[in-house]
Amino acid sequence: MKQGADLQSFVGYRVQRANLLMETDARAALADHDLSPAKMTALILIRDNPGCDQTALGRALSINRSSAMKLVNILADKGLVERRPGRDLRTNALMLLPAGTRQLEAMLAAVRQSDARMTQRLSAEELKTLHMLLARLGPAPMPDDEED
Amino acid sequence: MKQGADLQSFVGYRVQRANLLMETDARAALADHDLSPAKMTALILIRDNPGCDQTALGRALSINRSSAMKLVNILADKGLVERRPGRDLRTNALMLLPAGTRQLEAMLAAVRQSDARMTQRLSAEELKTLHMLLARLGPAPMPDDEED
DNA sequence: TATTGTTATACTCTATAACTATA
DNA sequence: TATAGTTATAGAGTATAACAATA
Repeated sequence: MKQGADLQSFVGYRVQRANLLMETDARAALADHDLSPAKMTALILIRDNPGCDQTALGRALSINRSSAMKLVNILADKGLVERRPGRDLRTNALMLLPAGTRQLEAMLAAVRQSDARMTQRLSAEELKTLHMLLARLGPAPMPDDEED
Repeated sequence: MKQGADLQSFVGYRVQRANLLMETDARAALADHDLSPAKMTALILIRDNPGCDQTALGRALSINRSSAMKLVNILADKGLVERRPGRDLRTNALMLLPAGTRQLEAMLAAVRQSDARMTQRLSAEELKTLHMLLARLGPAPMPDDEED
């Protein structure tokens, strides 16, 4: 199947193919744990931001609060995460439970192995360059861009 | 929201974020055309491989033949693509119709603009490096790896 | 036996819109 | 008025399992 110059000329296309490659392998590495790479990311974010609320978690994952809620439901149903009373009566404070810590550690080991295998043809120097170039993607900041 | 070293250490995570960034912008650029980036890719593949069958198209897109069929249904319903008799009585030969050619050209213009904007902070040299590094992702080839 | 297209069905992920209870 | 969580519903995208026709 020919993939003409048109397709290959898009950086977005190449990034998409690279993502599919990486995610497929990570997903296979996590198969035993019955959680997707995105759900592992959620566990990491909750661990590193204990007491965060669902909306903030969703923002970090680029999903809305309704989707974030479904995600937290799944993690809570599995006994990995807990909803505690938050900073006011509207918000939950999300906490990683001991079972979540244990499972996350096993998942991290598996995904680190996957990530290492998929990047083994790149030197440490090249990986640094790749990170730098990926971080530079996105529209140029406007002169009067403001943070929220 | 803190994103600890664990998360940033995964190349897969960085590639996923980059892909989300690029795809979201491309999708917005295509909003007028009512087709996703993946469907535009399908149109390009059919244009550049006239007479290909659905299974081959699916392989190129990394989806199975049932999913490829749904995709072709959508493109055919819109009058962009045609199923002609194929090389034997089992297979279709997919062809881009004139309306498909016209729409694809408009979509390419829009996505080229999006891609250029999202990569404007990288020099031509850096883009070449990025392509090279992305292409190097994946497991190391086994000594006795064979093509199919 | 293997392959292509097809159909029916189901699952994952995400979104929107509306509601509630707070703030 | 605005925000957090929630609920119901819907859509996109993909997969599996089976079947018919053909190779």
